[in-house]
Amino acid sequence: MQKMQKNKSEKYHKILNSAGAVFAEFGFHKATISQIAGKAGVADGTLYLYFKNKDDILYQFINFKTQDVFKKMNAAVVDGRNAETKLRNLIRCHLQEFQNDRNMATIFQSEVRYLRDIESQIKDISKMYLDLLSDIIEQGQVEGSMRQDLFVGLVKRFILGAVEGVISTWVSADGRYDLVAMADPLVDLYLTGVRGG
Amino acid sequence: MQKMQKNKSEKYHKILNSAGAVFAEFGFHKATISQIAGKAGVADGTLYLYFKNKDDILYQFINFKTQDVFKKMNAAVVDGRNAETKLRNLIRCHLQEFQNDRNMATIFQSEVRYLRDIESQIKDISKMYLDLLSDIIEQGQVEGSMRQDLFVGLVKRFILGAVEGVISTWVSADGRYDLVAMADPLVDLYLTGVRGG
DNA sequence: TTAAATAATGAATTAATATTCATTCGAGCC
DNA sequence: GGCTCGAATGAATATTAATTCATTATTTAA
Repeated sequence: MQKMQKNKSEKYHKILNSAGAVFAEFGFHKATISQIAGKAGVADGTLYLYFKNKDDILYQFINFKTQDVFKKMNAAVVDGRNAETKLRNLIRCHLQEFQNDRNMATIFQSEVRYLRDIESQIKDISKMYLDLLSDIIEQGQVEGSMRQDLFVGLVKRFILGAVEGVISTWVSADGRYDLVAMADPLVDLYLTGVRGG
Repeated sequence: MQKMQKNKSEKYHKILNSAGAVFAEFGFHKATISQIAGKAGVADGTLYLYFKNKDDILYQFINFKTQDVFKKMNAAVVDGRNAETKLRNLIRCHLQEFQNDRNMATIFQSEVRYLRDIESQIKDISKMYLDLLSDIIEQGQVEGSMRQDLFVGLVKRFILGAVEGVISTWVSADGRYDLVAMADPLVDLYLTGVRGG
């Protein structure tokens, strides 16, 4: 019973990981069930014991990764004393997690828009992230470390967009450099901009 | 001859526009040839007189739009006296063009990564843009209006990523607000950041 | 006016793969 | 050893839509 449970769970994750690798390499649409099954070392039909269909595999993959990453991001933010530290922690965590899991990075990068269409549950995949940012910015304004005249709705998109852009470039470069090293320079740009002191 | 030429050209563009609308609404993969043909008021087979295949339709769409937009962006940059003005013009032009053509915005947004896989000619679709930004930043450094210690490779991704993020949000909101109005606050963020003076 | 050339049609074909399900496997139990 | 039942298999089937091409319509030119 426990053993079966464990095996089932193991196979589920085996398939999910294989799917991640195949989706990342070929893209969701060009990836085939046979490729995923092959990589996971099971028969094609077996996938349908664990997942409703091909879409569901992608959905579960994103869902699983998202929850995992958000847990870590939240923890990173809570750790920070003030708004600036929180922002720095968030960005570093974001880059760290995506660097640790390039398949995830690639898939988030390219397939999220497809998911949006089929699964409204994931529609606001970046909502939590943006909310985290809102809180940080508002705290920064209270603390006086951030300008009062900021349009928070714009600033949070500005911040998230820039991180995603940086990750996107890193993915395109096949992850050949250290992504996390970009964290501090990036936050520095957020805070003080490109204009000189 | 001229008439035939003109008709052919007209039908070509009719199909391209219809394809743009259908791709934007359903996404490239869910869009069908029949939908595009229907919207263009021609038979399915007719598309194959003007395009090699479905991929080619997307390819030509992006190609056409890209050339058009880059021409305008270049002109906008040339108009600027100094680096800051050039940057401001570029961002405003970018937002303006995407606001004017939401189908294009949506497609760029979601299908460019797919194109990367199939057509290396468009692989560096953002290359020209990033080069424009490099030039602007370097000029800004020479002029003394931008910091010397900037990592240009990061800054340009930072800027492009943020604009794309802002456009992405606007697309998700079905273009319900004025995108161009974001230009100045956005450039302001690039230049002076979120930290107070 | 009519014959050639060109353009357009859309039903039939092809191709690719997601999904099903009748069958087989194998672990635990009597 | 044989029995039971959930798990796994993978060949066969179903589906979906891109692409083709024999046929028809339209335009051009003599």
